Amino acid sequence: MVYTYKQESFNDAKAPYAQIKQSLRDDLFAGKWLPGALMPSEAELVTRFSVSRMTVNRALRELQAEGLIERVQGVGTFAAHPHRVVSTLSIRDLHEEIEGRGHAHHSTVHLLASEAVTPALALQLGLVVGSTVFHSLMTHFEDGVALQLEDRYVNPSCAPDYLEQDFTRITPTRYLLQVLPYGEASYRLEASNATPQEAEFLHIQTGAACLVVVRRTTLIHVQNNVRQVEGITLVRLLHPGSLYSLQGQF
Amino acid sequence: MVYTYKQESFNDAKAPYAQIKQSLRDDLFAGKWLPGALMPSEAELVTRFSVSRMTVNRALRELQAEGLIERVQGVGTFAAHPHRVVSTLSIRDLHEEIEGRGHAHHSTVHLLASEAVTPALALQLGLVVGSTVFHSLMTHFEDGVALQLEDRYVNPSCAPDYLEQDFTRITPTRYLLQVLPYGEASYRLEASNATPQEAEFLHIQTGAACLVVVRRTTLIHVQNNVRQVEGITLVRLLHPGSLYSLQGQF
DNA sequence: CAACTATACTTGACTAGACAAGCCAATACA
DNA sequence: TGTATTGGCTTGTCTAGTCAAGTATAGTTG
Repeated sequence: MVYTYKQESFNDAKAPYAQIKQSLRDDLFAGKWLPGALMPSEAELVTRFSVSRMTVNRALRELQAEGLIERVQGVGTFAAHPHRVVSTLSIRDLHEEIEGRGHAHHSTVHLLASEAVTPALALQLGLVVGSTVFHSLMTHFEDGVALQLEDRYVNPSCAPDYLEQDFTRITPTRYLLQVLPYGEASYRLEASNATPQEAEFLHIQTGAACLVVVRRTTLIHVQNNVRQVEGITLVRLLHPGSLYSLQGQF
Repeated sequence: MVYTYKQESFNDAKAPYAQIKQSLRDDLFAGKWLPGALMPSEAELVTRFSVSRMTVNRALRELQAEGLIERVQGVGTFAAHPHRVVSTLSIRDLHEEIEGRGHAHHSTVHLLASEAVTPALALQLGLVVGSTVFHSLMTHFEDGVALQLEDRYVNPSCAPDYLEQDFTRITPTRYLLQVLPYGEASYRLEASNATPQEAEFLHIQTGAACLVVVRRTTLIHVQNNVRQVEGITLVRLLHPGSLYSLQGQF
């Protein structure tokens, strides 16, 4: 069969698989199938939309990836239970984010040195007790207003030149992304009251509520078909609650 | 060609498309292609793995969806710039979350009534100024410890029976999910100091740092092939910073 | 030299058919 | 009656080919 969907009504027609996705999504949002209800089989959709099974299959597979439907081999396709909602939260490099808003970014470095690791830190970064870590502490400003206090520990074996960098010109986040190819990260979001020292660095009042992001990044490298995990960096990002907020949607 | 991958070495062999994905992912993590570098074309991978183009295409399409590679029609496939990292943050129904931890959940309702909308609220929920909204205020406890203060406004036309519910038995989140099929939500995370009233409801000290999630949920219903958006609920969730944290990874 | 054109290579999408495997119910058999 | 077996449904995956469309480059023409 010749496929000429590009010409349908000038130029704005979507691909068949996308149309099928949209149609099913609309029906789901309209409540046509309540959570857990059996939806049409691939064969039914093939005849309804007059496409091949591969096209229907792609639409269903992507809806499954989006969490809108659940599929069971040998049984059928079901409307998903929307209980466990998963959203996407994008965390960008702060410099990029501020410049993207059209504002000026600058930072001051309070500390950049190597230290002896504490036992807890050694565990997080996969180091032996008694070795050293790199430690940096700096404040990031947006248009002259203190926005973030970045307290970071770095595994020296991952970035041996870390201490030689000028972090008023390139953020640690960006530098580490340049030096290391890919990593995995886990984060924790919490709120805490600013200590006197933190308040001084951020030019806020002691006890002011702060949004804290604690992030641990690990490097994955493949050796003999085995994926090795190594701790790269542990960072604590402190933001004044009155200025900073994370947004997203799902 | 007959495909017999299921029998390869007993029973643990993955499907070819998954093997290709894993192989490329390993190479990316190992730094074989730095961000922005040109990766092999589909045709090359077809000959390298001895599979059809559809199989290679599926592997690449899924890697693209995962944000590991970028593809440009007519040009090629490239290793992604890992700058804009997108993570998944799962926000579940609090009752489910607490029970899932094996703890007991209970809640007390402070307020459940209809009120006149403020102009700001009318804008958020798509109501006319002068109409009424449902307003509920309640505290959720985990093993007797106050964990969340839930301050919620609900569009009466979406859930007319909202005021008749017993929210000590079913959480508003769960009730709204049951009544309404699917919705979209946007959220904002921030930190703020507890006001005297909030502190009383959460049994914490005035001024203690709190993690705040403000979430707006909208209902989507399809009418004449047009997706209409209607505000359902606006909720402000306040958590003691010392007790509650959001976790995730990417 | 600049502008156009043909070509080769890339990804994007689809088809028609195939086999595998999971599940369930109806049927046949002991 | 209880237990296998079988057939028909479902989804999961792959193949070998097709056409469409975007991009870059080399070659041609004015």
